Amino acid sequence: MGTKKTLPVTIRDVAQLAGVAPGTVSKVLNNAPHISEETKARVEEAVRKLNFRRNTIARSLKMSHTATLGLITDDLEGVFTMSMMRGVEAVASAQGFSVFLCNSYGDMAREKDHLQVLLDKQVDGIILLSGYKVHERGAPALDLGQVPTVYLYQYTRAVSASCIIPDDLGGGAVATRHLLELGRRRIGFLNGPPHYEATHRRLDGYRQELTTHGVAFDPALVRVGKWNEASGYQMAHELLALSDLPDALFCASDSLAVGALEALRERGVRVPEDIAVVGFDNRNFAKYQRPPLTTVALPLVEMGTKAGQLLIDAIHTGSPQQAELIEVECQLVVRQSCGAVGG
Amino acid sequence: MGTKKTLPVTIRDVAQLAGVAPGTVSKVLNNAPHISEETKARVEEAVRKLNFRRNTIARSLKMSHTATLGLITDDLEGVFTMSMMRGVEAVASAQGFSVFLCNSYGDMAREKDHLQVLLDKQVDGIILLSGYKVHERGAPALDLGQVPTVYLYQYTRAVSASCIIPDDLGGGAVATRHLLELGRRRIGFLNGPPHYEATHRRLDGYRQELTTHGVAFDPALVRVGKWNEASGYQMAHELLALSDLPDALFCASDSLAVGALEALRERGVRVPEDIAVVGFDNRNFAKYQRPPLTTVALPLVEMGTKAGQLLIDAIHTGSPQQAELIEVECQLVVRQSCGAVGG
DNA sequence: TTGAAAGCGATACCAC
DNA sequence: GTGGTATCGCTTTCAA
Repeated sequence: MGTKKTLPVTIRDVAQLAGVAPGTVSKVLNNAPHISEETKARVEEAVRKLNFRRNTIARSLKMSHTATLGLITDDLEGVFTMSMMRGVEAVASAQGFSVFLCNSYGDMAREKDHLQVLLDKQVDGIILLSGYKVHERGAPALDLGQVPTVYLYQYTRAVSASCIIPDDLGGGAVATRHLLELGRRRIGFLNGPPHYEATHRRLDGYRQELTTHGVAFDPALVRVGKWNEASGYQMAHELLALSDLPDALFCASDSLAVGALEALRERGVRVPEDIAVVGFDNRNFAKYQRPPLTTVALPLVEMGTKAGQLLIDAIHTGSPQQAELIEVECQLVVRQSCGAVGG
Repeated sequence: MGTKKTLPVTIRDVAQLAGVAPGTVSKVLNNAPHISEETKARVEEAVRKLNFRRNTIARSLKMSHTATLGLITDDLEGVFTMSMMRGVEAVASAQGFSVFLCNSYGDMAREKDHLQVLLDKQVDGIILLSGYKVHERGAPALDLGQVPTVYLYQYTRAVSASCIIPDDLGGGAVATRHLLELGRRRIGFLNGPPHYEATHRRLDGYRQELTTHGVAFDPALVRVGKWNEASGYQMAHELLALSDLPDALFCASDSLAVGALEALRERGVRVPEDIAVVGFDNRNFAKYQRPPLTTVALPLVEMGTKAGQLLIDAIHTGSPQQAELIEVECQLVVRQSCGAVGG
């Protein structure tokens, strides 16, 4: 009637039951060559009978790797963070890795602490995920030595690590092209604040595509604000006050687009007949707008999986880190706010 | 000129430098009693000089605990998940624990796999986080043995574990009371779908508070729909079609409230003058509504910290798991949609 | 093809 | 108070 504390079953137990040496069991477990079919079978049966599970800790101690990744994020509040994490988690667990989640709140001291813990825990690799501001990131808050590292949603040149960012320029271009191909020529551009990398690159894509199509860039058509709806609302009204009205609005975020949509509604301009609207980010509310918003999708999950895969590859090859800058394509999501579908 | 692979410095190295035995070093590190000030100082200096860090893996092997928690979540997409995770991460790292992040997608097979990995990695405790549907959860997908477990945002009776849920009933009551105290008597209730626990408990809170204040419950005033804006829009219109109009609308989610607000605007009814509106959840868009939405805050972060703290406490005490059901208070967030502030 | 034994690095018990 | 040493569970080299 006493409490029965189940003692862990070890490789020795298995060896004993199978009548072989512990080392042999280990080899079988690792699918090592030069093992007779017979002993292999005996070992496997013993494993099954005893319900044996290898002690990962002991294994890690001996092998000095842990099948574990560290993920440090800037903000666990950001609307984009979650999807990237989801991508990372997915590849990681599909390939037998676990991932530690750490929140640095954008504070270097905290980042350092977390990094120290991760190093102590002997993670095999580290992902540094953070908001995509305009100033590129510097080195990690702690010297990571040989531990493979990848930067996600930001880039750095301070350190030799792979960096994963969205192809904002391409995204800006594809949206603009869509509008151009639909016959729009005076495309207003509602932009976000200048301290974001995305702001500049989306604008670049817009300008680039304009000149490709032989349309002159008109500075009067671009406005700079915040990322939110209120800002989109206000900037749209500004553009609507122009003597030479735009026939399309490219908004650098979906929130801006929602604000713009409201302003247009207020003014009684029809979307997309009078003015076509396209957003950016593909937030989940985009499809619920009236009309459903055509937008450019930020490939968040894919960026996460890419980061995870790159890291795991680096871990497996063990070769020194490459300093690759990877831009993941931003796909256009066509809905009804530009008149290309159902309109 | 060869690559200098930095060999890890061990406790033996420290011992040697300090001129003491390894065991002594270990004691100093653990602040054990019965150590002379002098050797303590010598050891500490050696530690500093060599920049020694204890090997956590070896330590875990010996001590059979890892200062690590596992967090398995249902959906890494849910709007509420993130905040709870933030809470968990915060307490955990503040108390020296790291947390493994696992996504089960609500799939028991995946949950089982993750649980197995977590057990293999010898986490000290596990948090099961998932959507708060009406059917209580069963046991974990795998027998967790003695590993402390807490259920977050759901409850179970299948297993002896602490469960953390929001006090939806209290939340329903506090919102209703607020309306009642503001003099409203015909309070419409826009509810979510019946397969959520929250749906029932918020309604219960509403009814309970009504009777407390001697106001008769009128079934004609309650509507059941989905959680989203469209549903709120439609249900509000239904209530507006009543001959005996409501003077307030209690919406079981902020999204419902947003839809309701739109319907009211369409009908030209003034908020809060004609009809007061209160939401539930305190989503971040609530404060940007016009008028800013009074709502009941879901204490997500707090629930996360509570879960983490409870788990860590259970780990430290080592006593058998309690089967406590903890309801975390939902606070009323007063803004302007009820006329209590600035109106 | 298999067995024996030496560690990985830290801890804790038992002597002194 | 402090030093020696067995041990946690697994892997791997070296002999046989």
